[in-house]
Amino acid sequence: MPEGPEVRREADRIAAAIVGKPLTSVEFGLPRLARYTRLLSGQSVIGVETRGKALLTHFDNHYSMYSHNQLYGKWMVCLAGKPPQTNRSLRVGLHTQTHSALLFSASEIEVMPSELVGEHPFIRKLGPDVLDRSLAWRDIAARLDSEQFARRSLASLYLDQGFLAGIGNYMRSEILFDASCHPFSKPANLSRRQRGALARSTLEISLRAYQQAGVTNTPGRVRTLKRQGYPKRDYRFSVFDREDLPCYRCGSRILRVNVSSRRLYYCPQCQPPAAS
DNA sequence: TCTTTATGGTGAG
DNA sequence: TCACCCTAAAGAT
Repeated sequence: MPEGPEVRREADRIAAAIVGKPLTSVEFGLPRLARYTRLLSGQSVIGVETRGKALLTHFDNHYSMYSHNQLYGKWMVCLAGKPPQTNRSLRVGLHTQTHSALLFSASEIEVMPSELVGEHPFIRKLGPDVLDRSLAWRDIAARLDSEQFARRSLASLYLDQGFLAGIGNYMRSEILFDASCHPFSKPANLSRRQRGALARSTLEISLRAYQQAGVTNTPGRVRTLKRQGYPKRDYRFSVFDREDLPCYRCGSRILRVNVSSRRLYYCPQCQPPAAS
């Protein structure tokens, strides 16, 4: 169940385990991919990168594997010969002398020559990756201000991988809360200062999610709320999944709305609509 | 055991 | 905007 930051951490784990080591064997659990087994056996993985929520595994024969976990896929890393106990279906197994990287449950998997990765229909549509170190908040602010995006609602933009790659449904709510933006505001109706703040929140929340396993609120507040007797919840988030609970900032009840059948949470007090 | 939900994405209308 | 696809786990019965 990954957004960009979780996928990036998976990529890090895979890379640490198998990059630079010859593959002693390669397994594909999907019949349509079986033909790549021989092509990749004996090769080494030379890099693992992410583009938004897509993960790319690069082999030293100039082939690459695209995989997308959607909601279900999961990579697991294990010591050679010690596969994890799971009922999930194995889709890809990359085995080296010391470690294996195993992809379970995912169905979006493709192998292609490395130079064609950019042509992949999913990759091609992606905007800048929020975890790309060269992406500055001013770049995001400029994008918010651009003809292409300025007149769409933030709720729509922040799930559009063509606007920014790697943001998903929980980060949408968290970022908009952090920047005090109403989900149905449009960039064109925000002040320059507000667009700047939103751009900075976008980078800040993404980076925090990458570094701290999705923890985006302050632990101190959590204990306080529990002591006050609120129902047991997972308090990783500031607003996401917190319908009817009091806002950490102002105490107002967090609202939940559905936007094209995806949940979105916000504080009506802290995130007032922009004048339009 | 059945039903619902999910941090995702596509394509039809 | 909706129906639908992928699969697993949680919730309801």
